[in-house]
Amino acid sequence: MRRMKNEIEDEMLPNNMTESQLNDEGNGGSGSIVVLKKGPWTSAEDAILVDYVKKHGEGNWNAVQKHAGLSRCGKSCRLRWANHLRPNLKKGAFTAQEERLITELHAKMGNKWARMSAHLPGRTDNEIKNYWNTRAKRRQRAGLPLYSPEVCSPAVQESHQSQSTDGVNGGNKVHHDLLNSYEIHDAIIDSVKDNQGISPYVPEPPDISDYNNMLKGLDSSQYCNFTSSTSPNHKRLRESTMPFFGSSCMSTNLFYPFDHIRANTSDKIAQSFGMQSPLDHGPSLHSSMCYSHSLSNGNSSTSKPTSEAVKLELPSLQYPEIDLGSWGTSPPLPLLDSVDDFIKYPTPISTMESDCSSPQNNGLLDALVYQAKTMSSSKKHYSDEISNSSTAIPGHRADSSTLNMYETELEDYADPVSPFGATSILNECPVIANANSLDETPLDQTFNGNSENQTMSVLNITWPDILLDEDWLQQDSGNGKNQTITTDAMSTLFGDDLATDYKHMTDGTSKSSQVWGFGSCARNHSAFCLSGV
DNA sequence: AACTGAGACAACCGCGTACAA
DNA sequence: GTTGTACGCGGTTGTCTCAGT
Repeated sequence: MRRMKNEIEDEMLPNNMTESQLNDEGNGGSGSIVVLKKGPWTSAEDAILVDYVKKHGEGNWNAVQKHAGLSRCGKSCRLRWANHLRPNLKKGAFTAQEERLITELHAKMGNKWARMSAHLPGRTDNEIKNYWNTRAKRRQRAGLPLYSPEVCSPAVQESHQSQSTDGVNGGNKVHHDLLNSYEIHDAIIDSVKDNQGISPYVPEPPDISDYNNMLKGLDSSQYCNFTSSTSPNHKRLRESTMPFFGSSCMSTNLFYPFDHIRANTSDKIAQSFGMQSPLDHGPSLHSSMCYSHSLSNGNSSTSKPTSEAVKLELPSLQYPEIDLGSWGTSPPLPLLDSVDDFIKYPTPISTMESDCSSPQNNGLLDALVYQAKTMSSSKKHYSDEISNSSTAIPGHRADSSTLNMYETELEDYADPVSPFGATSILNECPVIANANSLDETPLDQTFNGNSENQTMSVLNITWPDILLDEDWLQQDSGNGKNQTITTDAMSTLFGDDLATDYKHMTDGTSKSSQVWGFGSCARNHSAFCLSGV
């Protein structure tokens, strides 16, 4: 197709000729104004270039323009020859072996495309670069690490060796991507500072101390999966909140209008359910998994830098290498941009696999009911355990400063547009992101708020996808069948009382103040009911 | 059918470096 | 040592295709 267009251009006269473009590689001091063509090469131009190289060999590219009558700058000629015309070029998609090699090489070398191409006969640096960038983008979107663990470890070892031998350059290179992430991050922040109030969604600059900690933590995996983040990630950041929507606000004709919740509920929630920042317990990276929208009113003026700010923007680290601290018993889930992404790019992470392979995850609503009923017994068991110990999670009480930080953190990710707010708090609870199948006993937590009347019931389940489907939830806003089913499910999941409340909320007859939410972290979904707000 | 977003690919641009005059 | 030229490299941008909505 592209070639066809070029053929046409062959016949038409080059409308992409740029007048007065001097060859930036030196025109031999002729001083004459040379009209150099830009844009795609035509087959005629290719033929001229090939013919010239055959006769004169490679090099002296400016001579091509002079002697062969090609209206292209030497630089362009060299590029065209190197990337497309020279013999022994390997065309077509990369083989699996090549892809693996590229990954390994990149782990060792970083963005040294030319050096990498030397290891891949017939492949050009440009080709490799394009491949890698596309791959990185894709994996970033999917929340996958840049390097797979098997590639990471040996590569890092070699990287360490090269550090000691390469001296300054090698050492610097090791953190290239990592540093790059932060540099770009800063750039984003800067750009946002200029537009304060316009984009309240941008994370704050990472705390340098956390950055250092990350480096320490990454000591054995420093090369792993720091995906470079570029400005388009503004968009990505917004998307990244999608998995954590709260259906209580899914359709404004359901419970409260979202603005109402944001204005009246968020502060209460934040103040009532003080959950210590995950950072206080361990690396920020795990906590990054489960942040989502803020319930704040979108007023970010009081935001202050918090170390968790990196979580959405920054890297999904190589899980096996990360000290998870005390925040969960299973590896953290990768940062996902959206449920769609997750579905689109099923992750190899073991926990995910177990989820995906679960027959309960077919998204059928019946499965939910079945699942819920199956779980109800174990839920009871858990409720007993929890009530025996404490109704509040130890360590989840936070002092006011922590709360403020938390609140700020939430504000940082506030999306004034999105109606998905209520699950923020839910997702702040790392513990609930871990149970993932019926084989595991679901976590069922109740958080006590500051007020005696405030409770938060959280249930962690493998939530059928259908409940996360916005369309479906929209349907649910009516009095249709889905609502009944959902209420049934709620009854089983939460008990009759809460389910009744839920039903009242859905049909608008509720007299109590509750916020319902469904949260999703990958396939680990949770539901919560916040009472007494 | 029109629109949109993502992916793949090609080319350009700016910068750094090597080298000769 | 300085300057100009050629070249290589890496980052970025533009274009086209395709799939999904």
